[in-house]
Amino acid sequence: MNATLKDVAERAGVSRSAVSRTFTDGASVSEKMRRKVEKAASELGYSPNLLARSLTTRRTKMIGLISNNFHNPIFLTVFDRFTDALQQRGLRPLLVNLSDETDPQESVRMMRDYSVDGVIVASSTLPPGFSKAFRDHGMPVVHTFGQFSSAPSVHVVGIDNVECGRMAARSLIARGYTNLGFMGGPEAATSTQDRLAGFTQEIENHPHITLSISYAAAYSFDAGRAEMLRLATGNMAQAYFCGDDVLSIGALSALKDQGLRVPADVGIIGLNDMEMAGWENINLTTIHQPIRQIINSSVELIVAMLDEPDRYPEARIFPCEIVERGTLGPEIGVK
Amino acid sequence: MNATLKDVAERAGVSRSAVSRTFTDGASVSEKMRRKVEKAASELGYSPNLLARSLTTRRTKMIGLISNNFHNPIFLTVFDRFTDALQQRGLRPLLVNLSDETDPQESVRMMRDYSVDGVIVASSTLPPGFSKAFRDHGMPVVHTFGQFSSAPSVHVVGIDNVECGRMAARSLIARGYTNLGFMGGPEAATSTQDRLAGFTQEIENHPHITLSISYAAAYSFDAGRAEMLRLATGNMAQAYFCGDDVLSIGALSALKDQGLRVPADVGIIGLNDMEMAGWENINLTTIHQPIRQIINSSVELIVAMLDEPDRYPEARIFPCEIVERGTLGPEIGVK
DNA sequence: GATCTTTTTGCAACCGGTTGCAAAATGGTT
DNA sequence: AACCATTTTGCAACCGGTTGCAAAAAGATC
Repeated sequence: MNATLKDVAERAGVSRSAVSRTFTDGASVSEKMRRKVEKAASELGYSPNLLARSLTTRRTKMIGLISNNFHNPIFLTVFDRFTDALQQRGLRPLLVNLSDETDPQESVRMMRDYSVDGVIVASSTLPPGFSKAFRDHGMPVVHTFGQFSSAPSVHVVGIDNVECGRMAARSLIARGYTNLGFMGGPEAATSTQDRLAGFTQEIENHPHITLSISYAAAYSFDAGRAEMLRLATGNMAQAYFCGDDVLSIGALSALKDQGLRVPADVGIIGLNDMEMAGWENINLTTIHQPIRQIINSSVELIVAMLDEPDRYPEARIFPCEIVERGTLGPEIGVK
Repeated sequence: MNATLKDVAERAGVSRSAVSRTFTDGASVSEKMRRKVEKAASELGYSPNLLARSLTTRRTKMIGLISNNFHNPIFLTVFDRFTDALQQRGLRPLLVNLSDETDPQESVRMMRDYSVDGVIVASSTLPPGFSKAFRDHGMPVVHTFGQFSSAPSVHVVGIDNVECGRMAARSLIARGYTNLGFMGGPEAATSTQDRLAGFTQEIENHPHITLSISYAAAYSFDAGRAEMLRLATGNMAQAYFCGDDVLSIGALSALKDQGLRVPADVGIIGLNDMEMAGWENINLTTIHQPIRQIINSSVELIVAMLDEPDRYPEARIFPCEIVERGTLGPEIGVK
């Protein structure tokens, strides 16, 4: 149906190689030949079949984009940026929705079957071993939002979740809260574990501060709301560090339901600074994560690996900062 | 690097065809042969290269998923369902982010370059001509959330936006509002035009009802908020039909900012019934669109077209219904 | 114009698979 | 055991491209 190389060659009265060279950058073709071929090609509406080409070039220009966070609105932004950044570099994302799957084997096979040039794992919950599986099968891989480690087994781009935990604790303590709560995402998520670790670490420096710990079942509004409703039936902390903005927003909804005022009765600090956190009817104090930079950096990294597959793994960590809005009391003794 | 057909054939001591047949459903291979081949294959970790296969079978099992709504949270749900439904059928979505592009040519070329088996256009703003371009190039296409027409040029799955407009008008009128506002999405979007058409149509049956019309620049929170802030500087309507939930939520935020109470001072009705609309701090009265069914139906349709490319175009329209929450006054005279 | 160098072109093999066809193997009958 | 029908297998061509190599063409030099 579509015109092929051969059709163009016949029409232009030249060899197939000549046509191929016309459509390959950096190949040797005379101006005259190029014009002849391009004329025939445009008459036939020809453009080369990338998949056939990929057989010999070993480049499909497809990047596997693997995620399991299809319920957290921040990931719409993530997909937007990723697709956009990839497209600008002539790459196409092949999307994989992992849902609750945590075994990489099937995804690895899928990516191999399609000969993707590289894989981006966009998830803050999957362990490093997940992304490593791709590397073990010879695929370039970048784990975006992955667990920071000083000896990463694959490229990691994201934030230092442990430091964010500390930052949240410091901030709450500075505001005079003495009775703190941690409401994490799924307990098994690396981001939950790291944020808790930092949070706890900082609190241990302050013997008078108490800490209670709980987990939401997922990084979703419903899970955050459900967990906070449960907490509200018992003794509550004065302020909670929630694992993520969408959990925080769920928690806010639960608190409102229970007739508790924020920040007067309970303080909340989130993490991410998703667009919604700034909406007037939410106005969440949170830790800003520089999503855009993280994603650009991830794409640059995967692109670099296309030319240098054995590039030594690195961790690219971006600093976060607290965004003051309306869900925490003021700092005490400042100024 | 990866094992190929030839490697497996050599190891098993059989012909390449035999190996190929072992991995092709419905091909004729003896049990003995199959076992021999499968043993060699698993020893080598072989699985067939789908792209090479696609060259002869003309099936890549890739579906182009094209959208331009990367700022409306409902589309995260849309992507979730689409990827999931496609994966369950052994298909993979190749994602295209259109951003503000409205010319199909580049997307068409892209999809041809990758030889996708079919294309799903998921957008309520793109005109029918956009999706038709794919059909004109011989690709199966389904336009999800596309413009309903009684003589569709491509398969359309979605809702009847005109009827939704009427429904919104009827509902507002039944509640005794006489001074109505339409705050649409982008003026050029087919969904905006259709919703307005229905809204106007119904109002024209009621001479005492007045209507004012305005448009937000995009289907996004920010655009909805900005437009409502603008409206609040002039004479306001008693109740607004907003083009979409996310616009409505933006509008709610603007109203709150202006010290206006909802529904006491201004009524709002949205469209979509996204998850967020049910959150306690939003609690939006809206028109429910059966997203899940629409997407399942879209996927079924594209799958059917793989076997029957010239299937006669049809429009599959799903009914919507009003979900009563807290942003409109009660109906008047109803019991 | 002859000779040498450089550029352009085509041939043919290859990338990793599938498939029509005919030959070989198998199985069933008598 | 001979014959025939059926199933299984391998050969070779093909899918739509790329590319190393050598031949042909073009350009440079004298």
